[in-house]
Amino acid sequence: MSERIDEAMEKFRTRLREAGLKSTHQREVIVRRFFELDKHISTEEMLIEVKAIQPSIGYATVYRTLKLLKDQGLAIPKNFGDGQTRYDPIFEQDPEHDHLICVTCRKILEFNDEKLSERIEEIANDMGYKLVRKKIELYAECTTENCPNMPSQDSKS
Amino acid sequence: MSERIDEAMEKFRTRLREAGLKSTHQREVIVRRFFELDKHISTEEMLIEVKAIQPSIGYATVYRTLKLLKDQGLAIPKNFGDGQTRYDPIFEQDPEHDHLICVTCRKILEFNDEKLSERIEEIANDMGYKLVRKKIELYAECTTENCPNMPSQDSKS
DNA sequence: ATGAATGCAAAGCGTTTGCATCTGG
DNA sequence: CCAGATGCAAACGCTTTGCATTCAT
Repeated sequence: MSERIDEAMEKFRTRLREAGLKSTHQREVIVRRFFELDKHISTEEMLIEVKAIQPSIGYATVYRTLKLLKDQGLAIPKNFGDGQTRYDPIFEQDPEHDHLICVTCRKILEFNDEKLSERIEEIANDMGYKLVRKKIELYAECTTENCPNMPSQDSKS
Repeated sequence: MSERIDEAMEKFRTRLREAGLKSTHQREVIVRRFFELDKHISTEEMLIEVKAIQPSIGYATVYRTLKLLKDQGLAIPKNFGDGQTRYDPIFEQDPEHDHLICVTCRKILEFNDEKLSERIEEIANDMGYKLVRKKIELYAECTTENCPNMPSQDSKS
């Protein structure tokens, strides 16, 4: 499955090019290792990993590269309350989605939330299970006075 | 609805007593205001609120009281990525729960996850809706080889 | 009385950043 | 060449703590 890493790397390089940023040796090392490890990792832990490959790389570069990945949508920052920010690589663009159903007009909106998915998986793991699939439905009402999809003067589908 | 604040305060005092801790004037002021505001608030913001009532209260006391509330299960720490920890008051003990269904034996486990609920609410809000209710079902398989509830040699309920 | 709580200031600690020096395009 | 990138060390900003004093029980 290292092809998905190459794929991610390619996406990374493309993003850099599109943003007019440079593809440096340090970034290659950091980002590749980041995707290889494929787990939430702190800047410091990442530094150790990277130092093992290229000792000259400094903390600031790792820090800035991780931030770069976040800005490019290739990693998401996480906080577990221990005062350290950790980053998780993002491979997929658009995984399975969940739904929000308007209780007023029954309109169904799709959404996709990384944090939600993460938490869900954590919950299952903590309970000693491995998540297979999930079903999440949020029933809510529009906060603006006039629900743009009121069934009142419009026939429901 | 200030009765629910009194209720929360009472619960707080009870927790203190049970833990052999002291009910001080500062704690009363901080905790009451905290429940009154009923929103995620940072230590610094809390300090400002509290100073308006009792100028002599110091940052450390607010900090420690918020931490105390967390330890007592009356507040939950939150991180929004801005580097500051915020706390949210918890009034209910055990809100509605969600389910995890074992795909192997169909056993249904209940769980309640604060972080999950928070995120769910945030999602609805971000989408411009106000959450009314939710339906969350996680389908998962036991990670230990022998599912303790295998239907094979035991009749299903 | 007396151990816990408070307030202040200092120490911690992870995160950012200024700057002189490199380097990819 | 030259704007962007790097490394180092210093600066930050929020969190946590040591300690003498005060307070609740």
